[in-house]
Amino acid sequence: MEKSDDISKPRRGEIEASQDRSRRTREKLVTAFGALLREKAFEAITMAELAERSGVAVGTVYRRFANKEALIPVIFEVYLQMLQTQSTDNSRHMTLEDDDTLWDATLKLCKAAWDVLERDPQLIRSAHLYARLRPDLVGEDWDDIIEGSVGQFRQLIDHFSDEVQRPDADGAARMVFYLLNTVMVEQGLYGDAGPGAALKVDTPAFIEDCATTVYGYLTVGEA
Amino acid sequence: MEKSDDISKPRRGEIEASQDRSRRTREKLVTAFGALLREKAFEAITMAELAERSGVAVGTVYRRFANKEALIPVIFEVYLQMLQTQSTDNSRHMTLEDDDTLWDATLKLCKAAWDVLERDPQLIRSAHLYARLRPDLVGEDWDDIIEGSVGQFRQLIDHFSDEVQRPDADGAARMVFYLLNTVMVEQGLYGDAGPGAALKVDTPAFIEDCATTVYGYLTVGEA
Amino acid sequence: MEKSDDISKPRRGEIEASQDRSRRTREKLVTAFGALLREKAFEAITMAELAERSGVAVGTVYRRFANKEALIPVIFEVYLQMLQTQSTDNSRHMTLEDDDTLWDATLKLCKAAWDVLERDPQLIRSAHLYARLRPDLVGEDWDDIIEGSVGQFRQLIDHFSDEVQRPDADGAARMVFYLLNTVMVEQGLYGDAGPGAALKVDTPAFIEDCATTVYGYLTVGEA
Amino acid sequence: MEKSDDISKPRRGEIEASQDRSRRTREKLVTAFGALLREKAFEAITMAELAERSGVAVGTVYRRFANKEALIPVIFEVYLQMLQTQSTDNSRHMTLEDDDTLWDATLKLCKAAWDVLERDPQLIRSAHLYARLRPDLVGEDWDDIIEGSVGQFRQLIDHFSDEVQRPDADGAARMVFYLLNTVMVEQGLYGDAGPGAALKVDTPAFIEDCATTVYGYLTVGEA
DNA sequence: TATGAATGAGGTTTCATTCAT
DNA sequence: CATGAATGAAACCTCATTCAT
Repeated sequence: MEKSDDISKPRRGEIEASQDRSRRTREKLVTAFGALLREKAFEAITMAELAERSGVAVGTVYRRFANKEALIPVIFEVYLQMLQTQSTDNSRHMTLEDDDTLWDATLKLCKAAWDVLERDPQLIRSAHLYARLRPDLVGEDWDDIIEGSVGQFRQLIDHFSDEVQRPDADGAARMVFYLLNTVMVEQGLYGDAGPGAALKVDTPAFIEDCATTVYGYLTVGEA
Repeated sequence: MEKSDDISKPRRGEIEASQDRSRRTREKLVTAFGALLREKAFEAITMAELAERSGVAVGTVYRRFANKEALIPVIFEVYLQMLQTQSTDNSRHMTLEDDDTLWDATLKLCKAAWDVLERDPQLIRSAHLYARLRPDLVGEDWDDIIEGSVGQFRQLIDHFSDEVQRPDADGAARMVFYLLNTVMVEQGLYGDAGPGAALKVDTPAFIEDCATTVYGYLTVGEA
Repeated sequence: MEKSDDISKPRRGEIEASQDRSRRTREKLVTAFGALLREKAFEAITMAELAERSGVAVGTVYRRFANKEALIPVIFEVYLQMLQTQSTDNSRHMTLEDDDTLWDATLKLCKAAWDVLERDPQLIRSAHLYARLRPDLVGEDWDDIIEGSVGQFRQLIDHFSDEVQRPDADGAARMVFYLLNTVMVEQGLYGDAGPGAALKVDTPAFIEDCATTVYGYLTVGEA
Repeated sequence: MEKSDDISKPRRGEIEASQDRSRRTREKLVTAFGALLREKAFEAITMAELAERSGVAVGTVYRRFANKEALIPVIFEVYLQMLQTQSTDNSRHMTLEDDDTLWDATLKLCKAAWDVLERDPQLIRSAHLYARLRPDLVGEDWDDIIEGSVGQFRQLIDHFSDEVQRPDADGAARMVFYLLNTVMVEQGLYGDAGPGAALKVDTPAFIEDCATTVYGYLTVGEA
């Protein structure tokens, strides 16, 4: 794969890094930024903080990123990196056994999604928030994230095409992605706050309910 | 309905309004605040702005609300008001006909929910955001909102109890509330931004997909 | 005694109280103000606080006292009241026995002074502070306080005139008053803070040192 | 003298000044602050005023001092500086002649102390006030001031040990420091205001009375 | 006359951004 | 180029004082 997510790829609002030294600076910045994103919300991260954490001067940050806004695309870059690392680690979880049913597979999927969520909630929160707040700044990483996941769901659906009732397989895969990325993320990030306050179940039951939802969506016939 | 949510009910962090004059001031403040909430995010509203919009001095705002935080509960007050106004207006939508099936009812429900969402997305956004960010400040309005909705879903489930496969009716009603308040709100507030970018369908199709999801969740049998 | 320190005597910046009702209001205000002065510094007392504590409205405070400054003279009024109450209570302490020496009397004096100080340090602090900060506002109460005390010391000096070496009895009495009101008040109010940090003695030893100072001042001959 | 109290030594609550430029800024700030302290009370000095007077922006003040509180230790820094400058200037005053008696020395001491007081009353007032109000913030400068002075008095006492009646030389030196720093400072700062109103003597007579007090304290025998 | 709501100047503090070194 | 000191607009909040009821 030639996906260009090498850490020094410049984004919108970024200043091109011509020299070797500046490439290293960018790496330092992105690494420190990623660490900070796991600790606190993007709004709460100050430029001075980022500079200090990166071991560079404030002015140097501005040499790479024209302003704070230019860091928003990097949120998604960091998010994508994390997903890729995790998906490598978790590939065993996701491997379907020969005798797995659609239900088994759906449940595995939901469990895996939950694991990811539990790992870096703050980061995911910022990514989800700024994907909504500044959709103009998401960059192509977000698309990559989506299409990667949708592809997975598509495989699942194709594999169990006889059980699945939805006529449009691609559309169904997209809806499943959407469902998990709203329903589960919501609970993973905010738990009992927000609409989650309505729920009176523990985590395993919630995950099963999510699986039921997805399974139901896929298998229910025309009403 | 005799619920005492008239506009002048004082909340946490508020200063009691004993006189008529100050009650009128509170109304001015809440009204202006509601208008601002429909225009911009809570964080972006400054105390000076609220004062000016209300036609009072800054100090007057602080006479009613101890600090900016004390305004957060008012977000939910405004939200609840809006929901009540809408539910009165929309009651015809929601009336079930005698020959309605579970599917028909579910679809009606989703359509009604969507209508609400389209009306005041910014307000709902702030409510959902601060219900997550500051769950300690939501007050009882948020509970009222939840329990009111859950009750509606419960009625639906009970009415079609022969079709519904979920053993725990109350739990199922809560999950349906949760589903709609994440899946639909997400799309209603952010549309193609965020996970919604995965979706490639128009609004009516999306609403139908939501209905399918809920319907599937309720009717699918043990896997 | 016809000293006019009846509680409703109007001072500079005050509004004359013509009616009975307003005289009662003044009493309420002065009482509440006295209580507050024992709790916190004058600067930290807000007009709203004084109003609430007095059980009247803010506007009513301004009907009696033109502004916050007009309350400063009342500090001394309260102080004087306190001294008079205490001196009545403590008269036994101060009674000289027939066989008392100058040293005995001096020590008794210092002990009594310390007792007063320990009772209402905050009030005394405000009185001393504002006597310095706003000497224009002290009124005649402060003079009364001084002359009353100086008189006491004068009696002492006259009684032991054979032991006392200072030629000017009145001047010496004034110096003794001054000594105690700086040396002891300092330690009574601030203890180890300020210059008191230099001292490494306990309270009884400090009181004795004060007595030694006064006694030394009175009895030392020409150098 | 090699004491490291050059103007750029950083104190509690301060941000370290690493560069030359920022050291110069700190000097500007401390100088302007010192000037302001001689003009008005610390409470009355606003951050904006300090910034303007220093010729820097408000933010710059906050870059050196985390908040207004962090300036309190600087009061004592300025005070100590002043004392050191003065003590250099006044060293001739203080030099004891061979044939000086204890009385002569005491009088010289009191005169020198008075000179200092007359120079910068406002500054000394702030120092004395905040040493009492915020003893937690005085820093070590205040201790230096005290121990330096106590040492001087100790020398005096030791030099005339045959005349001095106090058994504990160190304790006596501390009491003398305390006496002068209450009795004289009071008169120097507030003059006829406060307890000073009792005094009816001119300055030379007052100084002599102070000397008498100290001399009496040191030389009076057991009562 | 009493009330207490309303006023608004003024103070402290934060932080993205600029720019001299 | 990198540095980090300096900038200053803008936000929050307080409280003595005024004034409509």
